[in-house]
Amino acid sequence: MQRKRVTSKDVAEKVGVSRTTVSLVLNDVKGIQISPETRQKVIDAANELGYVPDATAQALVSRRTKAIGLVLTRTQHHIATDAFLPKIISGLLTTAKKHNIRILIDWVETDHQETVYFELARAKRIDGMILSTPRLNDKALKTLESVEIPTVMMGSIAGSKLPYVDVDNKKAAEKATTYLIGLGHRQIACISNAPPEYTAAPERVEGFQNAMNKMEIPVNEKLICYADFDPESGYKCMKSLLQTGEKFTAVFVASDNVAIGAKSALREAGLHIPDDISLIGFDDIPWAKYSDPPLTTIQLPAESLAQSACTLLLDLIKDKDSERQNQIILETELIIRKSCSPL
Amino acid sequence: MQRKRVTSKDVAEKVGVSRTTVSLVLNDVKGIQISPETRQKVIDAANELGYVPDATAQALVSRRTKAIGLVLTRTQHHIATDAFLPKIISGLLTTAKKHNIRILIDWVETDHQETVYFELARAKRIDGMILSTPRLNDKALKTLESVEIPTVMMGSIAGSKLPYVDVDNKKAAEKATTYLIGLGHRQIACISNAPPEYTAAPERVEGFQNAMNKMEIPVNEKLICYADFDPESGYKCMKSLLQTGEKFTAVFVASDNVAIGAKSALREAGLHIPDDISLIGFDDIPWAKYSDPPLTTIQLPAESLAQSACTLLLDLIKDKDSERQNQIILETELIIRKSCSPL
DNA sequence: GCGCGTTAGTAACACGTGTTAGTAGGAAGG
DNA sequence: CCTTCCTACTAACACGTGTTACTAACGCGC
Repeated sequence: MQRKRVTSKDVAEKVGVSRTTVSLVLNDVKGIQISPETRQKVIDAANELGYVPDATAQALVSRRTKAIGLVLTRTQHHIATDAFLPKIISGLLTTAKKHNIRILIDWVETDHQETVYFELARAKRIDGMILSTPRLNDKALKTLESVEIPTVMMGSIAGSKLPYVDVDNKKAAEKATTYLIGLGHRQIACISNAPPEYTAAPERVEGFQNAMNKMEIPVNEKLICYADFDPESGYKCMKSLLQTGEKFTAVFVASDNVAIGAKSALREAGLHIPDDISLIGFDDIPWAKYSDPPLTTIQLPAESLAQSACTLLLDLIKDKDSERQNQIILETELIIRKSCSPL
Repeated sequence: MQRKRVTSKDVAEKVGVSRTTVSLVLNDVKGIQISPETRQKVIDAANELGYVPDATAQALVSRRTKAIGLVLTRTQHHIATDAFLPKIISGLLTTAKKHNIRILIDWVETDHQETVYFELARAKRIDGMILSTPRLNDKALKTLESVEIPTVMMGSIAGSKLPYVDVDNKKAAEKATTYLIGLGHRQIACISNAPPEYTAAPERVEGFQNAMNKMEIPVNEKLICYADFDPESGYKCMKSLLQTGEKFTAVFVASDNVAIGAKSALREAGLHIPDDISLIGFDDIPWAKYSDPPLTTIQLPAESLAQSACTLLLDLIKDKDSERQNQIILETELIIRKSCSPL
């Protein structure tokens, strides 16, 4: 059953022309003269034999692999519990498919960062890469900037010259907090989405603080807590906030995934949402809409982000040095549901 | 800045030996005679120049791409809302990394199935593929079986000879249902995880029915409803169950993701869990533990499944025709939390 | 000196494609 | 008849690696 591979040579022999002709016809090269009859014969023979060009051979000669890398920079556990990843993959896949590009997914362990970036780039496995939620102290970023592979970050990093796609986290966080303030809340806690060295985390906290400052409400530092992506960390954060004894009537949680855990802690403490405490999230993961009560949150256009990142990267690959918009900022929206009530 | 690619030829020239020697040394080929001094000089030069072998060239000659494909067979929307995908990816990545294998992720649109499988296989982009949640009526499966690419399915399909990794869905569903029955419930509804043509869906419903039959409880067909992977479909299913007017005191939902929506519908109807109605899930996604009340569910070892699938596939690639365990069934566990109470 | 085995390497091919430079044959124009 | 131009191709190289078959040099025993 194990048929031999069909190569362009086989097609050529079947038709009785040279391999070059086959290549020219099948790639529809312009400005070249091949008679219509030969053309058709080649196409028929290719279909008949089930010829599919060898991707690796094409890559070797064209220096394009037609694949891009999605590089995750977090721990295995964080990847497994990331409620956001499916949307990113979905967005990436749709755009990539349109351009007939494949997606290679890789994962950078914290300790081998430089090595992995470097190898991926040098080994020419991919034409470019998308870096998901990079870290601020990522030493390897410098290596990356000096390396010749086109790269787009999902999430911005101050001080890096790499192109990126992001939302205005600061503004979005401000919007959420202002909404809480508008409902009459003054004592507001803040749980970040991640440790401050990750992208987006400090911006969201800063946005929270900005909103407070603008309304001249003092920020209680004790009511700011840094979570670590997953529900469990949200649970712990909320627990510790409650244990401080500080009073607060609303919480801005900078990640729905973290909010899942935070809610659980509130429930254990016997507090009801939104009667005892108002809760606002960030991201709008699928769960948010079906939460009890449905979670008011900032909607992050995850799939659009992924699509933009992909498009930008493909652009970058096509002509590397052209002048273009290298920073793309997408809009967020406040989705008002039922987890916040007036004070 | 754009340095030229470093090839093995460059290394060879720097040391003053042939390219063959470089290849032999760096691949540590046994049974060949190279003096220790030359060996060291080659290694030093390679490091100094930052030589990384070209993956595509290696693939071309070795006929191994060192990449495997994860092929998703669902719609874009279902991929985006799949709470299970991150765990699969995480599991796959850990195992693949150990073997220095990359993961290519692709997505098969319903209408182009045969084409895509075929092209992936023939184009030699990957050495093998993992098929996630395949469909029973997948015509392309036959094409796949006849094609020369090693394939492992996540989820079994009756009538297919392909190797697979799965849990005993029937048994697990039976376990869950029996638990409800043990609590005294007799009128039990069942919401499937997916339409019956998908893997696992019919097995889980059958397991539910088996449990009922064993205890000689009549199964009310009106209380069986087929969801479609996401929370929204769960919401709709529960709505329609409530509208039938049939009485039920417990629900077995064959997917936590679907249960998210189902819970929401119960809430809207003013029913409390577990006082008014008991709810049991399936999968144990991260959310389940933090749900209100924490969801009793069947724990599916997603990461282990992915790891087993990956290991099996790599095995299959290594020696294709050897005799081996081609069906792997992992154990599930009933995680008792607080969403079920005695009648 | 000669045959022989060992050491330390190298030349050359294969993998399957894209692409450039070139060519045989015929028609057209003077 | 000679030159030029066009059509319809093809020969040959390049991409960067792994691998097999071969060789030059050298020491050693007789």
